[in-house]
Amino acid sequence: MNINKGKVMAKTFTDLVVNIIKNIPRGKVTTYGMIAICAGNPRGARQVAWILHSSSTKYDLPWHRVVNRHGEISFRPSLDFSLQRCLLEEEGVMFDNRGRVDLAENLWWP
DNA sequence: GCATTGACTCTAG
DNA sequence: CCTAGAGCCAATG
Repeated sequence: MNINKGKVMAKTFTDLVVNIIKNIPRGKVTTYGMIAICAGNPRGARQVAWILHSSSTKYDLPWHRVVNRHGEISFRPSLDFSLQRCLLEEEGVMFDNRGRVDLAENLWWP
């Protein structure tokens, strides 16, 4: 009856973060801090960011739906930067003139 | 096992 | 609004 009898369930912070990000609905965004809190580490926002940029190629994560606390893309402008904004706009997320999204409308909370 | 790094967040000025 | 410093945790070398 135990589905997690062996090694199925994710127990590590990283796996938990990955699981949360994969559950982000389309058209919504969330922050590193939110994910970190849900994963059990309110101070682990950096790890969330690290996981995204480092493991985005390993895991199939919608990294473009993850933004910083200001609702803005964190890393410096690049191809991926434009890609993230494009993907979010495709999902109906509107950006401010300063490149920020309206967290009051688009912030997703598990 | 230690030192460095990182797409963060918070507080203070 | 912007800058500076400190804190926190995990992966990498």
